[in-house]
Amino acid sequence: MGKSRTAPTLNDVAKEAGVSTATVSRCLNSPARVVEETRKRVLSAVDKLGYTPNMAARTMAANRSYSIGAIIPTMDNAIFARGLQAFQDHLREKGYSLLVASSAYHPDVEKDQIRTLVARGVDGLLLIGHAREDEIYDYLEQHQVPALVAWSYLPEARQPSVGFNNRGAMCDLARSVLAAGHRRIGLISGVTQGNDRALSRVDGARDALAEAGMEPQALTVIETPYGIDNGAQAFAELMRREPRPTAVMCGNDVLAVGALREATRVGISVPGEISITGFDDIELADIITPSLTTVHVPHREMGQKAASELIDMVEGRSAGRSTCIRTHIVSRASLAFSKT
Amino acid sequence: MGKSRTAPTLNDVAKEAGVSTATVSRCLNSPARVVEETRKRVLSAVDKLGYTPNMAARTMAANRSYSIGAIIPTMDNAIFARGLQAFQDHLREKGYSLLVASSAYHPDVEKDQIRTLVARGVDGLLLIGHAREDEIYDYLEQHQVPALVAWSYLPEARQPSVGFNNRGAMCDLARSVLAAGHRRIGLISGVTQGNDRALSRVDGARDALAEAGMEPQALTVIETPYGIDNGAQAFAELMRREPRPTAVMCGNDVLAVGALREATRVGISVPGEISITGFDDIELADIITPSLTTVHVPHREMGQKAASELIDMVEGRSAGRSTCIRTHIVSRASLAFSKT
DNA sequence: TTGTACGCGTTATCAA
DNA sequence: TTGATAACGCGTACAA
Repeated sequence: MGKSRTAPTLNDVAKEAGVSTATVSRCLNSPARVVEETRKRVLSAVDKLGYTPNMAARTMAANRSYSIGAIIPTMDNAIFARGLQAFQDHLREKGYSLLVASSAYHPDVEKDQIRTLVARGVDGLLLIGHAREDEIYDYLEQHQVPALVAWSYLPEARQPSVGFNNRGAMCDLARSVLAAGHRRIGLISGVTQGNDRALSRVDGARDALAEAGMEPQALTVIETPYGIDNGAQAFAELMRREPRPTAVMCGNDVLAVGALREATRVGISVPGEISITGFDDIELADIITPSLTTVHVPHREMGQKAASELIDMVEGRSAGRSTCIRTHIVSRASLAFSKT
Repeated sequence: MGKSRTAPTLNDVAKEAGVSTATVSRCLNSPARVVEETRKRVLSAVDKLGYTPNMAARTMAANRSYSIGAIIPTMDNAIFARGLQAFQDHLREKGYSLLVASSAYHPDVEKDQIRTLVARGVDGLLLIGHAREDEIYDYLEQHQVPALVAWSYLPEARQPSVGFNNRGAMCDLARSVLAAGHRRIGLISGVTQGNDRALSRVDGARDALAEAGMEPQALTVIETPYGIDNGAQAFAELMRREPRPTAVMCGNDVLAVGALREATRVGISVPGEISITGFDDIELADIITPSLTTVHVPHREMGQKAASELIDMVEGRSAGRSTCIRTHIVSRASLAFSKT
């Protein structure tokens, strides 16, 4: 009496059902290869013993872990959190587990995390953005771990990606800003070092200016880590510049919210005196006053598409197709016609 | 020429260094047990081959995976995202990886995820809240997987917990509301079924009313899933009740933001006509207009404390100590004296 | 259709 | 201090 102190194994099930371990294994992995009669006996034994396969053993034997790794800059940000949640949901549906690691936007940490996850035997890897040493991609190839990039779409890149056109979207948004008559524009960008999304967004804004035949100096760029306080500080600095911009575009909504807060604090009317734009369209963008003109990114759709594509790669159905997720501009109160 | 197609193993390193696999293993796990001379040789071989241990094999042999599982209702919510991020950071410092799963507030899904993670050989498990069938705790005990509960502090519960006193905090907040002269109070709660935090918060509000000698009917409770839109809808419904409440307390900040949005939409002045309170103190609470009176929960601190405690349990240094994380009320604009 | 037996890459025990 | 070698639990040729 008294249950055994250790989890039941294939062997226990085999004995219980009076078959070999091979048969039990087949019952679980390719039920078609075993006759109804025995299968029933086996499955009831599985049930009776409460057997659950030991994944580590399975991983070793099959060289397959049914787990996917994801390395994101941080979970503490609505945009990654939402996309990751969708990614995980879809993974689970397909029988995969998710191993998450975060890099805090630090390339060295990310590199380390990649090694860790590969050593853990993940079947595939989700990475954010393309900017990364070639050595890392070599490493992944050597270990034959399929990797998919998300949050950025660059069809010509070495790695397949499921994301959106950061540059094009920011360019569109900048066109709107120009169309509203703004000619002196500030841009609060996230740190572009090692962050191709941030860099592309800056480039996109520059594209629009060039297209309009404006001088590059018409755009004043400040780089700062993402964060509300940083956005506020950067905004304050932009307000000290001469001539003062009439519109401030921000690398993401979080920075924009910071800018907005600072404007409110010092009594600068938005969009009366200054227009402000964001990027991502997190929930906050619609809640804040004034509501934020921004670029809507369908994060859930991206997360789920990334999951299905990565699984296709892992299971050999795809060598890695890239998908461009469509974004669109959401016009809200924070952007208005320039008064000057 | 041409690197081997498969990752180097302990064996490869052993050959390269001219020692046995046992020695290599010792070099990596208890360097003290091997003499300087050989250790150097081994480590350089490790380096040369770019060896990384195969975690699945290690897990099997040592019956220890250096991975921790966490099952949270959803990542798509600032409060869990932030706490989880801190949890992961600390885990990583200690050499553990994080396996995340989300239950979408659904007990059956959670149960399933627990089995999955245990089968994957996690060394420990982080769970949110205490409310859960005893059978699950039995299962965890049987499998000898230490589990820690977070986001809720209940020292007398079966499982150790690192969290805060949801009931007490909500009671304190309700006292403030009462002190502001409110006597008809609405409460928009999250779904209490299977969610002890939500239930405790409702109880806490009731405690304060009882303490003040008020009838239970003075509190009108509406339950709804977390979400801005749901908060808005619930608020609208409360406004239809007679007599109309003069203050609406919300189970969390997300619901409160929804309530606020609806109030703004229909032109009810906050806090002029109606006061509103939240819970959690997410960034949004301070950004929104009017800013939200709420309960501040130090999520980062909780996440990190949970990680260190769980690791202590896993490594046998603790049988599971419970820790109460202190919360405090943050008074902002959304709560004011009742005009009636 | 089912069973036998080997291998996956480590750790750990026991000798040397 | 180091080296053989036996587990660990499962998948899968290959044989029956």
